[in-house]
Amino acid sequence: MPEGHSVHRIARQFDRNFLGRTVAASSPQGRFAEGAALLDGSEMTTVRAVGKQMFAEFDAHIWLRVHLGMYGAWDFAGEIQADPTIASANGRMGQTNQRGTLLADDPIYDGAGENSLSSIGAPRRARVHVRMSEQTTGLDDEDQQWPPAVVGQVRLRLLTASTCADLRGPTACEIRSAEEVADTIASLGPDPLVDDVDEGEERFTGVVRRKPTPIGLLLMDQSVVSGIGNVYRAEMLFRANLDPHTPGRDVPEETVRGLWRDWTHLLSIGVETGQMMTMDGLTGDAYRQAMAHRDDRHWVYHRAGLPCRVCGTEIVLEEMSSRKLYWCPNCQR
DNA sequence: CATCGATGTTGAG
DNA sequence: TCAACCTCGATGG
Repeated sequence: MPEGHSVHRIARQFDRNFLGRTVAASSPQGRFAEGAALLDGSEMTTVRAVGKQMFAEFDAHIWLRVHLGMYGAWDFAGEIQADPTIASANGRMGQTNQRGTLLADDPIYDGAGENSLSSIGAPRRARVHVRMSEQTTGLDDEDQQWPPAVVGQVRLRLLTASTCADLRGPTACEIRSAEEVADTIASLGPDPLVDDVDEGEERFTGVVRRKPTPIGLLLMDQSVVSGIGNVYRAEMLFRANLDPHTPGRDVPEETVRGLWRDWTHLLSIGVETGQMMTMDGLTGDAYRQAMAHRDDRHWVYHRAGLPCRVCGTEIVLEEMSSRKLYWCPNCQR
C-alpha cells in the first residue's frame, strides 16, 4: 500500500477540494451503493488521516472510513488544488489550475503513478492527463467529459461541481458512527502527524521496550505505531543499523527513540514529496539518480542479492510473518 | 491471453 | 500459519 504518507496526502487533497462542499456520491461498481446513497447530497465537514486510514465526516454526523489496503488508490480529476504549503522544485508556489488540467509545474507531479497528484495510492498509471503549464496539448475527448467517464472498478465516486475523486480497490470503505471512528483511532499507535510528537515518542518507546516481539514486526504493527509499511520498515531498520530480529525490549532506549524520530522525519518528507525518499541527504547526481529510478531510491528495499550500498554485503531477503523483509546482515546488528 | 505479485488486514483453524 | 479479499500493471507464452 500506500504507506502513511500517501494517506496524509490524500486527506490533504480532500481538504482542499472537497471540504465544505456538497458532494454527489455514487458507487459505479455497485458494491458500496448503500453507503454512497447515505453520503449523496451531503457536505464534507471534516477529513483526516490517521496512519493508513482516512476518515471523512459528512453533514457533521456520518463518517466514511477508507483503508486502501494493498491495492487501493484514489484518482482525482478535474480541478485539483495544489498544496500551497509546499514550494515546487523550481521555487514557485502551487496555484489553482484550470478545470480539467492538473497543476503540474512541479516535476514531482510527473504523471506517473504514485508521483502524480491525480492518482494516490497503489502504483498505477494516472488516469488523467497531466499538462505542464507551458503545454497546450493534452486532453483527449475522453478526458473532456464531465463528469469523467468511469474506467474500471470504481467502488466510490465523490463529485463536486468541479472535482472528481474515484476510489478503487480499497480493503475497507464503510459508513461509521462518530463513536466507531473514535474507537478505531484509539486502537491505533501514535502518528507523528496526528499526535504530539513528544507524547508519541513516549508511547512508542514505552510499548516497544516492553515487548519480546522482533522490532521488525513491531514497526509494522499499527497498534504500536501508525503508518509504517513494508518499505519504510526495511529502510528504517537499515538506517538504524538494527537487526530486524532484535526483540523490542532489547533495543537500546536511545535507538527506539531514534526510530520514532526517524519515522517523524521520513513521514514529513514523504508527505511533502509524494515519494518514499529514504536516502535523504543525497545531493547532485546521486540525488537525481535516486529519484529517476524507483529501484535506486532505497538502501535495502527490493535489493535482494545486490551489494549493500554501504559495505557491499549481499542484501538478504527473508519472509517475516509472510511479508518480504530486506536487510543487510553486516550493517544491521 | 494467463498468471503473478504488490507500499495490507482480517479472521478462521 | 494461512487463505481470503481487492485491483491492475508487469511478465511470459
